[in-house]
Amino acid sequence: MRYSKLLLPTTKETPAEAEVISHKLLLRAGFIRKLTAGVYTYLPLGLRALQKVSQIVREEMNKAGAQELLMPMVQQGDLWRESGRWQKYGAELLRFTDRHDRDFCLGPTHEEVITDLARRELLSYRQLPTNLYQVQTKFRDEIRPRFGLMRGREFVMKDGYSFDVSDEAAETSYKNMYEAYHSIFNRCGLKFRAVEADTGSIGGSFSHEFMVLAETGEDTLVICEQCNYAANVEKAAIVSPEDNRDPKGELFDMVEVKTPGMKKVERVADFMSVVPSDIIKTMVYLADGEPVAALVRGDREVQLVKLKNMIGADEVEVVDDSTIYDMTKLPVGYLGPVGLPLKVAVDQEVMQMVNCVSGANKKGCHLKGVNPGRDFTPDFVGDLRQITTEDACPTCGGALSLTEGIEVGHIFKLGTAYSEAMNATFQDKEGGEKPFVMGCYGIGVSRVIAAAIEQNNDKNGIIFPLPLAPFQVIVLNLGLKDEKITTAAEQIYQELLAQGIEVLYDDRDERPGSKFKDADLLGIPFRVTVGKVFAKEGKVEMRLRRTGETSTISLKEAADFIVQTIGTELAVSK
RNA sequence: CGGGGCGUAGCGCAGCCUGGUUAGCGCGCCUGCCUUGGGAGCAGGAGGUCGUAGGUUCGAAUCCUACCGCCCCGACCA
Repeated sequence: MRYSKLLLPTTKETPAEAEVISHKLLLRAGFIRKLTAGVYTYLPLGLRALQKVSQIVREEMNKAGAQELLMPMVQQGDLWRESGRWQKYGAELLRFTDRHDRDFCLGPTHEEVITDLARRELLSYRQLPTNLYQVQTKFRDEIRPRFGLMRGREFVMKDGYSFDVSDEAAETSYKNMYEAYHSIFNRCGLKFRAVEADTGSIGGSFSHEFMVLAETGEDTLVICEQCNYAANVEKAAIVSPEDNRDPKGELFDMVEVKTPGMKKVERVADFMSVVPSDIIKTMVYLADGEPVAALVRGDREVQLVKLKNMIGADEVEVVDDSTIYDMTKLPVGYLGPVGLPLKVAVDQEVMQMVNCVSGANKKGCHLKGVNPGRDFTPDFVGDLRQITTEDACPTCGGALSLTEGIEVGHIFKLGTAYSEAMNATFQDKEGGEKPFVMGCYGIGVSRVIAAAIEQNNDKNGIIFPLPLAPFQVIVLNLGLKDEKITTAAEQIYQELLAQGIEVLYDDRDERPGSKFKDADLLGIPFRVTVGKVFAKEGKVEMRLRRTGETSTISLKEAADFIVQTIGTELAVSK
């Protein structure tokens, strides 16, 4: 491709709207332009990068035995009523009506459509297992789209679905995808981890997320430093602490203490001459619109996803103190479990606390000598708090570390949730009707690009891993008016093209500085410069974007080196 | 949706507080000259409903009200 003919609007300055590095660079390098919040146009280079990722995804999915199809983006509300998600999915589902006033939505995911297809077309156990996928634009009306391609409302996703005869067979399909996802992200040249994850609104029995490790990640992961345990903190199980209460220990009577103006755990602890871990922290959230209390030790944090799962809510939200007060008339800041007129979910650790301190549900007052079990009875008890690096690995007891990650893939074992709800069955060997055992498998194709950039950049711009680079080589012609230089540049451009290399030929009438800056910004792995060195010595300069390593070699050597290196590097990643 | 911020040329910003001529600057764009190894220089030029609608005023980018859009923090998620 000739740069002079390409719509590739790079900028020196960063648009004010961008916050994270991938968003800034995608805009500056002319990959994307925003249409409206969370909705982007892919310019030619952005599209090329997108196609690179899709291609790898397709190859690996096909290799794993999955078949590509393409489903509709527009789906009727009735289908979503069958699965129960028309009510459950919430405002993220963009709904609208057609001219007959019938309900429709834009597909945020395709369990309903694929299950409908399966019940029509997969009639016999002989057709199973079947694994179907598509690469398609999805729309989710995110509460807050942000960070460019990282969390758009419209985004490109690979979604795949497996159908099996039994739980065991479904697990085989799941493992197959688990392996395929490893191959995909390895081939993309990304540093990633598969972690145990919460199943969220898709539902199902267990799942793994594939996380690209990057500081700007929106998720936090716990990783065991000894075994291979890794999990999202939303999911990471905390080992139930040993009960080391002294059975003969004295239980004090509850006493009310005046603590005016002391709402924070630390203030109360100081005042009462105790430590935060002697205090029961009482937090109130709205679970499906109803206030619910969550209790953790004063030095712990509530993990909202765990709370949601524990109480079986569809949605748990954090609300401000005044909203809670308006709903409950309770003195926020002085809340405690004793006599609290709300459903109470309690972290397992709290149940072992002895003679502790909590709010008194009375403004300016706390209680001491509170004993769980004696003084209050919880509605739910379990693992409720956020894991920390002080906790032990749930599988081996080893030390844990925390790291940030970007979720680029998520696989779920769905079981029969959708097939039962939608009456999707097949005939088994014995002639009986059985529901499909399903799995679903997503990859944020457009997000992979953002994640790759978050992980691969420097102060000059993007550093694409070779498999994702929109062009593999950029040839700079620094002597447009010099016939010898131009002939040589054209020659190597044509030579590389002939060898099947993806080359961007910078034939613009720009000064050398601009061409160098743009080449770096775009992140193209190989740069070949034809300029004054060629005029003098008949040699070109070759530079690797990632290392900055530079060599001066002949035209022929440059072409051979590039062809060979690209060939072996891509072969290795496969 | 709650909290915060911003909307002035394609992009980045100043001007607004304290209302008063033709609304500025840098980048980019166009023309010419010049220059050619890390985003050059000179000269000339095009480009603006100051987010929208009301209001206050002799007079509004500037003050007031409402609305719209965008960005950041939170819940959500590929």
